[in-house]
Amino acid sequence: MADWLTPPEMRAWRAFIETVQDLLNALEVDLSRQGLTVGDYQVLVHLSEQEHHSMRMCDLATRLQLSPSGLTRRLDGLVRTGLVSRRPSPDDGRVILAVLTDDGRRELERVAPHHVASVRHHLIDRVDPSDLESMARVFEAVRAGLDNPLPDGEPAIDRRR
Amino acid sequence: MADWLTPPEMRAWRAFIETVQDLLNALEVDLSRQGLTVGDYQVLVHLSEQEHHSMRMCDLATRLQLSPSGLTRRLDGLVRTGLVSRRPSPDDGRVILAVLTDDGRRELERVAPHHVASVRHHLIDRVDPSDLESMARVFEAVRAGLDNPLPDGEPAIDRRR
DNA sequence: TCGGAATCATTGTGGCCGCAACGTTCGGGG
DNA sequence: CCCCGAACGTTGCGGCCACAATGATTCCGA
Repeated sequence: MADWLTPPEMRAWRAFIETVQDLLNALEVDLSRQGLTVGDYQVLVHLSEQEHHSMRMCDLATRLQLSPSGLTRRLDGLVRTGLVSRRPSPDDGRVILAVLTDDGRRELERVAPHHVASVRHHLIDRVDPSDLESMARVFEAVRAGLDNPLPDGEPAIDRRR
Repeated sequence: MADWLTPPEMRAWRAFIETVQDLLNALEVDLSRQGLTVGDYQVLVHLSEQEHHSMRMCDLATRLQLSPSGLTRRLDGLVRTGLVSRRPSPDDGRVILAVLTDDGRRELERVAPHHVASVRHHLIDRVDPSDLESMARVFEAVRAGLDNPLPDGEPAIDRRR
């Protein structure tokens, strides 16, 4: 447990890994005060950004980094509360479109300012602009490299997606 | 959905929120190849850093950002595989100590290099050192501010801890 | 000294989500 | 035209974890 990373590397890693969960929790708690989970909110956001306020389930699952079954169940909740509806695709009988309802759009517009305030409060406003720029570079670089799965090798269990 | 954050703020926020889950998943997958979850690994790490390779359950739960029940069950698994053992505290009859076993210490020493390599591969080595320093500042600032829960208000549902 | 409040770990319950299996639909080569 | 493989969404199942309730132990003020 001694030689790990250099001290500056260690400092960055520990700050990140010890904080990121708390940060996400704080955003979740703030949003839950508005009656939505972050997961549900993200569905609304992605649908609202689409051409006809709708997306194919499989594309939405990919965008949300969710398994197909996970998305099915997340949508179940949103459909029950009337924020999203399901519609079979006219082009492809296998496909179901998730469609943002008018209620869903209004709910998103109502909640979004609170969420933005939460993001500002917990993250943006606490950080120097130049550090924020660095953070953008960091995570863009990480994202770009996430495909190669570490040259090592071994059995591999699995999980998630 | 238009006015949100300034473009640089938006860029940093999106890079972060769209990447962090994938990054954590990648670390989880790499570690699972070694037969451990990140959660289990963290238990071993924290215990190994303690004086007598042991911690009170309640302190460990706090450090791991886990609910008491969550820790109880996580330890169940580690006890079953013999990496950790439970021992009642001699000082306080309410307290159970989680103790790293010799097997647990050896397992940690075996796995740690893989995990470090994984962290390097997915994060550290992809990032400019000065940006890494910024990242440390960012998350330290976020952590410092996480106590104040956003002045707003409302009912509040709950979850986690 | 004593009794109520606080602390601690565990268990019952339920939510969320990944994986595997399944049925349906589409597409392309024979 | 037909059939087989691929793509898609759903469901059964199980894992992980938060919350609430419970029982044991300790602490503290009257």
